[in-house]
Amino acid sequence: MKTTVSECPIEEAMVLLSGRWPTLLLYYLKNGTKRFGDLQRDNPTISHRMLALELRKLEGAGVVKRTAFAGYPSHVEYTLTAAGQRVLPLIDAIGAWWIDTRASTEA
Amino acid sequence: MKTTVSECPIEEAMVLLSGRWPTLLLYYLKNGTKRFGDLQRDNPTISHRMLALELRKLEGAGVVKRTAFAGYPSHVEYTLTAAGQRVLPLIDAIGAWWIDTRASTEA
DNA sequence: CCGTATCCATGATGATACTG
DNA sequence: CAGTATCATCATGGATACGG
Repeated sequence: MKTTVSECPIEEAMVLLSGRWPTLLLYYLKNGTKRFGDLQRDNPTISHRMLALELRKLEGAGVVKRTAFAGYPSHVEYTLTAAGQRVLPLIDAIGAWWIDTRASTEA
Repeated sequence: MKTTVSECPIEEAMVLLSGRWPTLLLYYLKNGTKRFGDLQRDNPTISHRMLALELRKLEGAGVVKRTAFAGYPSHVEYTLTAAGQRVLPLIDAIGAWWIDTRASTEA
């Protein structure tokens, strides 16, 4: 029955960042503004549909900012918000932890 | 076609910790050893099957340690490894970030 | 008590096509 | 170019039952 509603900030944050794309997209946005098509080229394996969905999710969470420009063909830019920039080092820390863990666990 | 194989430590770590249960389980193990049945009671909404799968995943990643005791009925204990303990503060940081972000994004 | 296999319902995702 | 809707497919996860 889906249970849902976590109320736990950790769970909410992990759900937001879970999956293959969110962290990747944040990283591609790290160095500045990107257009929808740029992100599509940067992530050749994400589908057009999923890219749109993930971006909307991140936008809704206040992690990325979406700016649409009038005109035709249309032109939309995505950029990290302050919150988005603040989370990058935290994700890096997780990555560093894993490198360390993986090394000592030994494969 | 699933694409798969990340090679990126961040992606690997996020995949490991993604979803509803991994972080929750780590937290229930925070204060010491727990038996399978304990974790089941702590997480009434996780299915028997998923609990077993998630624990095996975490065990395989070297984040939790599994200890089986001989005898019948069987008796198994789970505890955090050093790596598991090291990741908790990082997850906390993500949680704190989200509390902050959620507050300023305003709902 | 713990673990796994099976079966089945549901959700997630890619492909495609259409609109502004 | 960016976004959305529709459809088909596949993976995920719950329920259940059985085995050690």
